[in-house]
Amino acid sequence: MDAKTQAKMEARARILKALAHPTRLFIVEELSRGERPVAELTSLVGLDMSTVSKHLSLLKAVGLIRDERRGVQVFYSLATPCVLNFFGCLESVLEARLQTQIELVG
Amino acid sequence: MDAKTQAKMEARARILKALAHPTRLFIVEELSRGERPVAELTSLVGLDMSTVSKHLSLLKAVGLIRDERRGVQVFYSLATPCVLNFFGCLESVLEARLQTQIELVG
DNA sequence: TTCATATTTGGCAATATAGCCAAACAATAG
DNA sequence: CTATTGTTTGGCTATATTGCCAAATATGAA
Repeated sequence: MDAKTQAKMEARARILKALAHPTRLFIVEELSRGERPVAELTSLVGLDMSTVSKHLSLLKAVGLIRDERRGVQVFYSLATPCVLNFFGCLESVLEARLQTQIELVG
Repeated sequence: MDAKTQAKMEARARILKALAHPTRLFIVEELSRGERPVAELTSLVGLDMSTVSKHLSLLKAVGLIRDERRGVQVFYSLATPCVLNFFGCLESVLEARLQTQIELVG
């Protein structure tokens, strides 16, 4: 793999990696319904706010979400909604794998 | 996040995690052009064959690729080509982020 | 069987990640 | 100013991941 391709793959991987965590996927899906302040996301997620804040920073760093402070709160929202299209494909991967496993048993 | 949602997000994250590595992204893109034996992928990637083999195992474990032994070689191919649709979105995330950075400078 | 080739697996070292707690920081109210 | 609320950052530990090398396994040829 040449250096240029390597750089391109690393850039893509960075975004996918940001997405590749249960909590962050949940946050993205939640944000697909509209912007949310950190406190609300924290209560939905059910982890320490510092943990949620770090997940949000990571998603923001790669450009998947945006933040906007209004008064004392920081509202996060989806910056690139096209990632929502991933979910359908992920489900079909899961279904296909399930199907394969059924065939192995049957 | 309730247990069921957690499980769903974990399942999705497992697939995305498998994809979220420069080498594995490269492999997936290479396989989009057709099946390839491990040795060929290894020479394209430029890492130890054992390393490439482990990447392939991981991709296969989550159902993204398939393997088929023919004689002494094992050919890998894409099981769920819909993941190729991710790349366009990833590029747009990268472009949007670049645009934001330009705005911050200008 | 033995040999050669293709691939996978085991084991290890280096690095990265996720979570919590505590402390710092930001904005507004009083 | 201080106090309060909302959020982020620092630091730490536990766990996971990636890569290499060496060894094991699998298939086909002789």
